[in-house]
Amino acid sequence: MWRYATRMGSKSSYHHGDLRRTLLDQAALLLREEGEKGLSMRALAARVGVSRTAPYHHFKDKEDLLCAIATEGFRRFIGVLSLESADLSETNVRQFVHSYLGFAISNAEYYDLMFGSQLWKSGSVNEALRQEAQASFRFYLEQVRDWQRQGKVNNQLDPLRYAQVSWSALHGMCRLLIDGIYLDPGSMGPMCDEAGSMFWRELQAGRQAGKAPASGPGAQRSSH
Amino acid sequence: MWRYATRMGSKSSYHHGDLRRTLLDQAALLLREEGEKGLSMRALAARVGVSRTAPYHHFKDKEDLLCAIATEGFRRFIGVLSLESADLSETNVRQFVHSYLGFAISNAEYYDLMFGSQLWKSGSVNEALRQEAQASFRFYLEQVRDWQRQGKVNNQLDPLRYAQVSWSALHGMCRLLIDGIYLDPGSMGPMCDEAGSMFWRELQAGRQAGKAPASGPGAQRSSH
DNA sequence: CGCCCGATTTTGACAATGTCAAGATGTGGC
DNA sequence: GCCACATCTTGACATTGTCAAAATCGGGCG
Repeated sequence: MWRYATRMGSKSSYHHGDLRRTLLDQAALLLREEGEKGLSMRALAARVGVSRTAPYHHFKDKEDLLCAIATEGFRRFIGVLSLESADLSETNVRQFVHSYLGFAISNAEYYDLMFGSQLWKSGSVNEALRQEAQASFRFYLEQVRDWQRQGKVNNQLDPLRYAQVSWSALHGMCRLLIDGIYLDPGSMGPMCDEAGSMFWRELQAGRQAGKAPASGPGAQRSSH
Repeated sequence: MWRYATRMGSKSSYHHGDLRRTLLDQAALLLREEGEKGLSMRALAARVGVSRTAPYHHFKDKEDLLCAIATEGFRRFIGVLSLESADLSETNVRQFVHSYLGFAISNAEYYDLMFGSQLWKSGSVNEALRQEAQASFRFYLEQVRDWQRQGKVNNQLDPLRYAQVSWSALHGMCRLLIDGIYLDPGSMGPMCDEAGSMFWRELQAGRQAGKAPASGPGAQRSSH
């Protein structure tokens, strides 16, 4: 556990001293500027002013780098999620939807990694990333459960199902917006309101039609 | 407009005779078997038993091929969408949700292309693909408008907003399920029901809280 | 019946990329 | 002052997308 040049700024040519941090930041910048295709290990190394294989001493491979960026994204994201702790109201729920989409849109390069198929589908998610991700969903779910315990939402509602479906709606809007499918930026505001109202109504009404709340496995390793 | 070997099966080594069709099918198979990373132009050509650049005489480049596959996916998809023309009921809405997710899950290799960022975000969508995609959303939107005209859903509801939000929820569930984020296959059934009920409630209740239905630009080129 | 044009396929080639192996170069602790 | 080791570099290789030029085949036209 030894640091070489803890002071940044003084480039000693060899031994960058702060390479890992710099790589993470510049990679995110590259992603934002040039998109996913613009981020290659070699381009990143060149941008940072280091040889092509230098990054491999800080990240096992490219996916490891991406996981690290995604993990940082989740840290920031959780900050946004935990904003709305005030009491529950329709305006509040709407506001939350706005916040979620706001983060996703203005940090699209992070959001794409955090919830993109690139990392998740190929099963190459870090353990750190997986935990950070689970934490954010669990946080959301716990909030719903708290509301229910406090009698603020209908008792009939299955918190897990509601959390899953509402999160899906949020995620779906982000994806369609970011990818430019069906939705255009102009309809973002009204959509957030519509979604917020729908969520609100669901929270108040709960499920009425038949079928006792199922108890099967819920979200991965976060049921119960 | 001349066909060489219209009869399939007789390989004349040169002049495959049905290459475009074969490429589309085998590419989809490759995707399903090995995932996105497994589909390379060269691997595909090898699998079909043809030289590496042969496919380029049928598709401008790789993205063109992917667009073609996605377009076929939309054709099949629209068939699924148009199933539920019966009268509107909660069971029916739930059934629709099941159908949507059912298609997406069991045709994930198509769904990923149809609604994946790979094609849409890089702005490399075919004109054919774009139209097919718009058609499917417009179809969905028109159905909601019909319901409203027939007095089956609340008059206060803004069909466009509802269509956008509910479609987002459907899409979000598919993405989270397919990518294995938060949702596991076991919770698919209950989630569909929860979502269906939420949609149903929204259709019946409409928006009640303030704000006259906005009239801004809706989905790309499908407002009005 | 045979030739020719053009559709189709192939071989050769090149640049970009991810990543490994071996060597070079510093740094702090002894 | 020296050594172990983290850090960085150069060299190399396989894979991939794709272009250019050459080879090959088939049907319509003479």
